[in-house]
Amino acid sequence: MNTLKQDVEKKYQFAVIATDVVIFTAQNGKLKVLLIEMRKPPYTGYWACPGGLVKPNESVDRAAQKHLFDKTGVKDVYLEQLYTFGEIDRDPFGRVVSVAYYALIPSGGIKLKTSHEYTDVDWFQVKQLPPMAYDHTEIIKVAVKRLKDKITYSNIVYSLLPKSFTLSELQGIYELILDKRLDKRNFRKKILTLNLITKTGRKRTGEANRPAQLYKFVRRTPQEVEVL
Amino acid sequence: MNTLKQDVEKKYQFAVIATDVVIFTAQNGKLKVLLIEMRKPPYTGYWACPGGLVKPNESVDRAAQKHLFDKTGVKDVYLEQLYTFGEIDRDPFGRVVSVAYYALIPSGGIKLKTSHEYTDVDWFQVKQLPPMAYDHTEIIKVAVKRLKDKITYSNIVYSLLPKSFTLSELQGIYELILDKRLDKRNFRKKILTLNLITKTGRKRTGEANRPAQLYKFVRRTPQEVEVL
DNA sequence: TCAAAAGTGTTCGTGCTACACCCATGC
DNA sequence: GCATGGGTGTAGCACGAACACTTTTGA
Repeated sequence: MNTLKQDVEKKYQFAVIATDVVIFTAQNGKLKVLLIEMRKPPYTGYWACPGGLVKPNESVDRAAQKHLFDKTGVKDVYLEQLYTFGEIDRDPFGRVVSVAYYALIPSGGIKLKTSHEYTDVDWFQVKQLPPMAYDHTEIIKVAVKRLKDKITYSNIVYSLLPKSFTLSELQGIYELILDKRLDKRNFRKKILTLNLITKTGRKRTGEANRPAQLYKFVRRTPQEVEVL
Repeated sequence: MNTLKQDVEKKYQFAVIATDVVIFTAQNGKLKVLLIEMRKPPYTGYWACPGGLVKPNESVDRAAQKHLFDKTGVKDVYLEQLYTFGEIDRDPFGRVVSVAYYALIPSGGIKLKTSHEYTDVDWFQVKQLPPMAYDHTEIIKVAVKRLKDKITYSNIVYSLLPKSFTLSELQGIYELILDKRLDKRNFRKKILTLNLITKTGRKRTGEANRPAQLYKFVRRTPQEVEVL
């Protein structure tokens, strides 16, 4: 009896599976993504989301985690499968189907690593992307839409924030992702009724204004809750 | 310079891409999925969602459409990518990553085709699945969850209904997918304010009760709307 | 004392929920 | 005439939206 592999080798050429990870962070009041600059033609000088081929002995999820970790050094952050891009001509090198993910990481404490495989790594505002390789502009667009939807019915913004934060910082995250202003009093009222966060008891001092209460998330694990 | 294909052949074994389609319909007040009975070991007698390998010259979307059409003869129905299942050991034949889709088709007028590749095709209640091959129980579970979510913020139920239908039939679809009873007056009030459907002017006669107004969807194309 | 952000309540309108009876038809 | 589903309105309540001033600190 033939194995599937033998069947396939006879009948078909193969298609390769890759993952690409859209890595989001919130920095200086902007929503940003991590991109790497490509070395090889035809995309020399173009930028792309971190990613690469999935090896035969690793799951697709695992491959995405690995690419995230390799570029940022972070793990245990929110990472969700986004969509699979399977057009025939999306990669000029061959038939590559990409399973896209997106991740949310807190800003700060991240040391970007470069390597011989690419020329540079940097953060870019979602609204000001450089020339992009492959269909990665599309992938980021889909990721932004998913992120907007998701933060309105889950607690996943915890993954963009440090352990403790002020209510204004939290509101700022919502505002920059949703790309609109929110009413301060209504926001605070709503978010506090959900019991997703609690006071740490400490305050943020040292700024030229009234010190703000610091809050923390009760659970730093994903859960579905109607937020806004 | 090496092509990606050559690189991969040297460095890796390949992984194969397949699609599986969860085909939903509403029949006799039940939510059902179309399954095929498998012929080959080790899954002889087990059932699976229609699907198969993606060929090198077809997009993943196209492959899903094709599997849907081959089993049901329908096209132009709602078909959405669901999730990609990429665990290493999900397929005993080899490394197969499956891009799962789900489709919504109206009941009635569908002739199920069998073939030499499998022994039988049939509809099963989502709540009473037979022994399933691969991870297809999981795939269906994910599909049901997505479907529940999606009908509350889109008009896609149009794809489960015939051209014209009564408000009670429409309500019935929501009830069986959401798996709960809805209030008749509130449902009608809400659905009519959305302007997704209009009266056809005709009525359903010939039944032992007052004839019901027939309605139709204004647009039979997917759109996001807050329904319930 | 001034600038800058923190913190705090009330009013209004909209929309969801709960609920019961008459109507038109086929048998 | 009876059984069966079709069709209709209202009242209470909860929640979201709009809106402005006082407080606390650092410079």
